[in-house]
Amino acid sequence: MEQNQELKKAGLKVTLPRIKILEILQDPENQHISAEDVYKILLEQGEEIGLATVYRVLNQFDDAGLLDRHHFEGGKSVFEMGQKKHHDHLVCLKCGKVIEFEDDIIEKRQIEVAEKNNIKLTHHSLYLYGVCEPSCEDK
Amino acid sequence: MEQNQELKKAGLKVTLPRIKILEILQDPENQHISAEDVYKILLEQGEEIGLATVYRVLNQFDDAGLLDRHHFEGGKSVFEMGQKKHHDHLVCLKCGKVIEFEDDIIEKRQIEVAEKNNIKLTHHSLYLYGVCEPSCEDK
DNA sequence: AACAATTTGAAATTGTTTCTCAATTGCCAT
DNA sequence: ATGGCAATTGAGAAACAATTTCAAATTGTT
Repeated sequence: MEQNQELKKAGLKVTLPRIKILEILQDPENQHISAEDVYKILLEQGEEIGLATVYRVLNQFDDAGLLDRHHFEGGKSVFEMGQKKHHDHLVCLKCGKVIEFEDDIIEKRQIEVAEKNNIKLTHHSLYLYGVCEPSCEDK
Repeated sequence: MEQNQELKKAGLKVTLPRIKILEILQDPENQHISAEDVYKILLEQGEEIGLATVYRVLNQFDDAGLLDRHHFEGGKSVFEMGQKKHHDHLVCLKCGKVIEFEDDIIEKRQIEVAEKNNIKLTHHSLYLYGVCEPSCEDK
C-alpha cells in the first residue's frame, strides 16, 4: 500500500476515507475534479463517506501539499494531485476542457514584476479562458 | 449629473441605488471593492438600499461593461471601475493591498500559448500573490 | 397626471463549504 | 493482542456569498 506511506508522510492517520479519496485523485481520469464529484464517485463505489469528510480530507491534502486547489471561473474549487511541476491552465468555456501548460517566459516575468513592486511572491494563479478552435467553435 | 449619462448609455434607468453605487465605485478610495463593502458604505451614508439590489446593480454594471469583476483568493468577488486599459494584479496576502500592473511580454506570451493549443482566447485572469517587502514582511 | 415597464426591498432560496458533536476508529504503549 | 486516548468520522446544522421571488414602489413616456 503505497497510499499509506503518502498519508503517513503527510502526518495523517491512515483511514478508509483518506485512502479512497487519494485513489480517486490519483486516477488520471480525475484530474481537475471538484469535491462534489469526488463525493459522487464515492457514492457510485458504494462507499458510505460523508460530503463533509470529503471537504475535510481535501483540505488536509491541500495543507499537506499533496494537491493543488484551483478556482476556475464559475465558483467551486477544483483539485488536482500535485505530483508534477508547476503549470498553469487553459480552460475551454464551452466544453470545460482543461489544458495544462508551462511557460518559462511568463514565469520569469512574473517574478520580475513582483520584484519591481516590492512584493515577495509566494504564488500566483493564471488561467487563460477561451474556446476550443475547431471542436467547440461552432456549437 | 454625468452619472446619469453613464447609466443611460448603458441602457439602465437612472435610479437612486444605481447613482449611489456608481458614485461609490468611482471614488478612488474604493477600487477593488466587494459587494458587501459597497453595501456597508451605503449603510454608513444612511441609504436604505438592500444587499440584493447591490448585487443586482453590480451585475448590471458588469454586463454593461462599466466595471471589471475579480476573484481574488478568499472567495468573494471584487469589483473595479473599468475605465483604464487592461491590467493584472498583485495582491499582498497580509495587508490586502492591491497593485495593478501591465506587462506586454506576459500578454503576448499568453496569446501565443493559446494559439499553440488551438484555443481562441477570450480573456484571462492573472493574480500574483505575495507579501509587501518592507512593510508587511515582519508582522 | 397616468400608464406600462422596470426596479426595488425583504425574505426565501440556492449552492458551496465549514462547523458541531456524539459515536467510531486508528495507533501507540503496554 | 488489547486498552485507552486522541484523531477521525457522519449527519445534520450552520455559515457564507450570491441569486431568485414577488408585491410594492419608482421610472420614463405619453
